[in-house]
Amino acid sequence: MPDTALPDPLLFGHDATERIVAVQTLGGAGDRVRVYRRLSDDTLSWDDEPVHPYFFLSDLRLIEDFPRERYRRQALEGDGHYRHLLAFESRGAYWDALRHVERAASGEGDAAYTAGGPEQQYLTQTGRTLFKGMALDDLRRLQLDIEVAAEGTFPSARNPAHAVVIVAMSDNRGWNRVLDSRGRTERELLAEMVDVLVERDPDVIEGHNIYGFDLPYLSERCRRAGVRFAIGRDGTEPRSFPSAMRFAERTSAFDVAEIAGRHVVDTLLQVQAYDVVRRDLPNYTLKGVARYFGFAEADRTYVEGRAIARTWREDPDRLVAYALDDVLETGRIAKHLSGSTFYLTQMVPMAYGTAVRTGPAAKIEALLVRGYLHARQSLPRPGRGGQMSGGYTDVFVTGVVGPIVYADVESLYPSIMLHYDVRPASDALGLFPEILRSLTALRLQTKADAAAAAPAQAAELDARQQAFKIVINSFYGSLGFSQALFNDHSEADRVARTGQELLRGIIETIRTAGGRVIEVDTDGVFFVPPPNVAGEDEERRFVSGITDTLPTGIRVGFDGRFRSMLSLKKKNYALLGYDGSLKFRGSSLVSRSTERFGRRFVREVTALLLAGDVDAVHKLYLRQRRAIDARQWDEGVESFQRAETLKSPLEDYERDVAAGRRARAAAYELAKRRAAAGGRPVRVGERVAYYVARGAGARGFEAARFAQEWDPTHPDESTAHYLDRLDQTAQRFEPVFTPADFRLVFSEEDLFGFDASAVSLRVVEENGDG
DNA sequence: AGCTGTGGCAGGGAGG
DNA sequence: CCTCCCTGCCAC
Repeated sequence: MPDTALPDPLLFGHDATERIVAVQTLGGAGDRVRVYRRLSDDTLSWDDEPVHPYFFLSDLRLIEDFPRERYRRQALEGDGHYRHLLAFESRGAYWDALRHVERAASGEGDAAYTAGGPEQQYLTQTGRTLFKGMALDDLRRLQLDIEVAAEGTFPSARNPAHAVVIVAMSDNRGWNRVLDSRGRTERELLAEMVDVLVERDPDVIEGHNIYGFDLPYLSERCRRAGVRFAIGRDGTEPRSFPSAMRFAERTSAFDVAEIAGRHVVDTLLQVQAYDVVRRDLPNYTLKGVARYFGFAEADRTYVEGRAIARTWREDPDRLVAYALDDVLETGRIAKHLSGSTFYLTQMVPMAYGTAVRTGPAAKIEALLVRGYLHARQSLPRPGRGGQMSGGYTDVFVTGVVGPIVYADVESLYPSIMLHYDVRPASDALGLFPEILRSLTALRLQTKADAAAAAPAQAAELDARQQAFKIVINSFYGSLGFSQALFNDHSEADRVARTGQELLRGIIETIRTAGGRVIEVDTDGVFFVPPPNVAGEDEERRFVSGITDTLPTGIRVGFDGRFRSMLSLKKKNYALLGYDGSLKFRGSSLVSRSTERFGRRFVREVTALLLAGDVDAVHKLYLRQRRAIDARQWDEGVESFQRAETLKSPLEDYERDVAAGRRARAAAYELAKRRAAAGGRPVRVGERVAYYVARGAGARGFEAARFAQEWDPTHPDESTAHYLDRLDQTAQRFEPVFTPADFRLVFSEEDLFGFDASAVSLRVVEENGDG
């Protein structure tokens, strides 16, 4: 009988002393893998271990004639290896296998089938996760960066004139090395690079945009120079395939490179993932990110991209120093951002490099698939349909109000899933709630451990705790994800609707007690506490009293108190803390698509409104108008450029425009222009910075110019356009004034002198539309 | 060999 | 002018 008694799905199959750093495919046939372990003296050992393929029991309605019993018998009577149908984690291989079984069931062809990568089978069937009992720096992490002397154009693998001139490497043990092409051929340089890489034998290779540039470029140059780019642990060359990663609303496409026996980590992906939450990185370049985190040395060497070729001719040592600084910074960024992903690989059957470049839904699925294969249980196919409901959002009061308390339900969706017995209908083994429960318990334990630990240990424990949190919070999303094997849209709906009901209940409780609810969003409530609740202690007591009115397992936490709040619209507000600090939320206050001068204007107006200084708002508005008129920009073109991310390929854009499905847009038109002029093509996921110039066409996209083209000695930006933009930006504060007052504050008409005392801030009770 | 979800605001082109 | 519709960005 199949083994259905499941041990802890998070931990089964593990050996606490395991220090596996890599699992590598042997040959192409693939029923053996080589398992590398790093020993305590920092050397490597390896063993070759067999992969036992798994048999699939299909209960899919689609395959009604599938002779399940026959296959089951054969499996049990076999030599202990299931030879008839192999199932793998990859969805593509899974569909292939299903089609294959269907054909076999109808008498066409052989039931034997192989697909997928042995590493994945191996990790899944044994339940192993990598790096058990290890810390990030137990691995040998090498950083790689190359410099190419490209004259006037962007380096391209297709251009034979663009040779590699420098290969810089460093590692986390303090070693570093810069190879360059002085006095020898590129071929010799590349050959030495391969030798050094193989000799250093890193477990992990890190680089910034290493998927997008360094690896494919080196690969192509090696091919041209006749050097085998054999940097795999088994002497193979990297293999590559197209992939994509979603960062909130953005999707980045790139070519993955896999190196046998090693993990590739692209810090560009880590940086983008980080920015989904923080959203305040200036840009995603190595230099920008390093400065943002404070990893850039004060005396670091900088060389502009366009000056690299010239620097290489005139002062090569300077370029060498620059390249070395690049890899040192890459190492610091990688270490800083890798923690939680690294610890994820101790709970998810996934290689480190894979975990870095996949989203949380893939990780949850890996946990479930491991449990199902372990139990010899078939996997479901994704359910069809869509999710209908989401969080409840409303605004009840606009204007400046205070004092404010923020209360939110702790882990709303995970709590609902745990306490309302939510699970996908297809989860016959009940692993979904079991894994969620284990992860939650482990996270709470880890959090408690972190709080009690010494600082050095606490950082590591906190990274672990973050890793748990990321996965836990993604369970809900994966329920509603149309491509997830274990999805269930009606259960996702039930979670969202339950959340809405709980939130409405909390609003009612606060109102009944005499509180005034300002704004709510999904799991949190901003409110003015009842008159009899004064001071932090009483506020905390009031909030914990709310928990008592809620079902068991749903807890409301006290998550902040503020002197006042500027409430504008749903999901758009600002908070003034008791320490004078300001927080801004919402696209009308913080959007990066607003020009920098406008963003600053919004922030300053907000601060003044929270301070009640209407006179200063008016003066600020007048000052800003004059500055635009006089083209006085603090930071040159960066003050008024707009940056927009390209989300679709130019061909798709052009096709949709031709079909009338979308309108022309400045960012795409500029990208097209550059491509036509032979410049570096703009890839999906990249940002295009532009400004609006004077004259030149009525429509915005006709008047747009690349920000780099702006010349401070001959400024040609349209001041009329930017004055309009200022007024549009001011429009965001319209809810705070009567229409007449708004016109007084945000206009130049002070014929009779502006009298701030005649203007008052307006507080409006909205009906709430929910 | 691939991608968590819904709700909401701002901006711009296109057409009345 | 206005409305409609699409895209990008943001909150949670």
